[in-house]
Order: sequence, then C-alpha cells, then structure tokens
Amino acid sequence: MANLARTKRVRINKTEVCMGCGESVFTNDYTRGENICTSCGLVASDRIADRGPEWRAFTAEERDAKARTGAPMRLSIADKGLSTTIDWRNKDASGRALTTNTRAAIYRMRKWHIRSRVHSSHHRNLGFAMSEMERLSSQLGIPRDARETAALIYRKALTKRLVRGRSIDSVVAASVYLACRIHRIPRRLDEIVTEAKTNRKQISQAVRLVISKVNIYVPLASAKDLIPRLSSDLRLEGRTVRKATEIIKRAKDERITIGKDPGGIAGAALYIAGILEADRRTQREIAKVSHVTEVTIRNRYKELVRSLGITLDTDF
DNA sequence: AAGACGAAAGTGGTTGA
DNA sequence: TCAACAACTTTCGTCTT
Repeated sequence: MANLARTKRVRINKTEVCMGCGESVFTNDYTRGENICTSCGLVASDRIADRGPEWRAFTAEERDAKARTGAPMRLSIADKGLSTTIDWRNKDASGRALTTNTRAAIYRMRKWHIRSRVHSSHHRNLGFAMSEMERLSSQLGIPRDARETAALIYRKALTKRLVRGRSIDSVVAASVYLACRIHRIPRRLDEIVTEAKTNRKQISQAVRLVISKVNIYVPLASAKDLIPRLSSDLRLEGRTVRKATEIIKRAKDERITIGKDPGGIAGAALYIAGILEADRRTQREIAKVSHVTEVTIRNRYKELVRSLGITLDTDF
C-alpha cells in the first residue's frame, strides 16, 4: 500500500504520445540529445529520471543488505574508476605520524603500487587513449553512453592487438566514430577528422580494421537519422519533416537508397517534402546543410520522384 | 536576378581479378 | 597491385520563375 506512488522509468521515443499535442510524432534529435515533437515542437528530455533506488526494502535489515555505494564503474576511465591509491602523507588514518618502520613499509608499498598500476604497456596505452578519447568526444559533444561504447570498442581493439603499429589517436578516433554509428548519432567522418590528432587516411584505415576484426555490429549510416539534424538546421515545419521521413521509408522499401550518400537522400527527401508541404527550401540551402552538392540533391530528388511516382503539383 | 536543370569531365574510394 | 566501376563533385551554359 505504501509503495503505490513509486516512480516509473519512462522512455520517450517515436512511438510515444506527445504531452503537448497528443499526437504520436516524436523524433529523436540525437545531435542535441533531445526528443522533439514534429507536430507541436515540444522538446522532451530523453528520460524522466527515477531518482529512487530500483529495489524495495521492507525492513531495516533488508535496506542495509541491499544498499550499494560508490561511483558507477566506467569504461572510459583507464582503470574503470575502481583503483585504490595510497596517500603520500606519512600519517595514519587518525592523523598521527607513522613510526620509522611503518613509514619504510608504506614507502615500499606505495612504490610497488604505483609501479603495478602503470606496469603493463596495456595500462599505459589505455591511460593515453582514454584521455584523448575524453578530449575528442567532449570536443564533438558526444553523449556519455556513446563515449562508453567508444571506450569498449577501444578496449576490444587493444586486446586484439590492433593498436600495434598504429597510432593510438587513430584508433581512438575510429572508436568514437563507430560508437556514433552504433548509437545513430549523425557524425560524419570529416567532423571527427577536424578534431582528431591524425589524418583522415589513418582514421579510415583504423575504422575498416576495427569493423573487420572486432566483433561489433555497426549499422550503416542512414538518411533517416540525419533528418532531425538537417530539418532543425533548415527550420522546417513538423509536417514537412514527417513527410520527408515517410519518403525515406518508401525509398528504403523500394531499395533505391543502397550505396547512395545518406546526406543526398535525406536532402532530396526534405526538398520534395518542402515542395509538397509548401515549406520550401532551395536546393542550395539544403545542399549546404547536407554536405553534398546541389547536383547530387537534384539527381536524388529526380530519382525519388520517378521511382516513387510522386507528383509535385501543389496547386489543387 | 535567383533558382533550377543537365551535360561533361574530374576525383576518391571500393571491388574483384 | 592494378584496372574497372559507381557515386559524387566541379564547372558551366541554358532555361524557368
């Protein structure tokens, strides 16, 4: 009876109903880490946090037994955030100075403790890699969970000895890029390249290597995932965005998207949707935000119109 | 004058021998 | 390792709004 009001964890995604207008039209804007209703523009946070513990306890003993403490384990810290350190001060827990004998013992312990921590090249490597990864993903605004995925990919690559003979930076950049793909965060390789410490060639080599040798499923970049980012850059209206999404879905079913630049497909879909919904943008504007040329937008849009049988007559 | 169109030639990456 | 290839880009003259 007492626990009836327990908060439920709620996850909002495309299938959820908008609290603002009641329509079920959410799209995820992973670039900005938000969910935006395509009908009324309501922005909802990804999750409504449940601040309470996930367990229930009915007696004091039970509570004590179930309580846990400490920071969560994180893969993006070289030692997963679980290391112990030995203080440099020669004082005991209550602040008293140590005796000469104990001090010598502590000194030896400290020495070996530090040595063992950076003992293997593996750990040393991770130390460098994780700080670079933190820098890179902060620079690119990558959300926490994608960073953890990137860290996991890097660890796998390292244990498979893929970093040998390659720069740490290139494998780090590749891991971050792949993590974005897995989390469907639209980041082009070029965006990673501009912030990374190595060149494009090395990074793309590392990307291919990791895909082939590390056992991870990396989905292909899809036009659908680009829609939220592009449409908000173009300030398109909700109905246009929905129309574009529909066009992409149909194009995918018709299998005409294979091997094509997703930017071109997404751009063309938005162009068509703009005409149909009287919310038009020029090919130049769209080409600019989609990072393809006007010619590509044109080719894709001609192709889409032809194979989907879309008529662009707006006056009726 | 801006936007759209399409032809032609050039570029970088993938694939298969 | 090389050539063939598809997709995409650059450039440019022309047509449309």
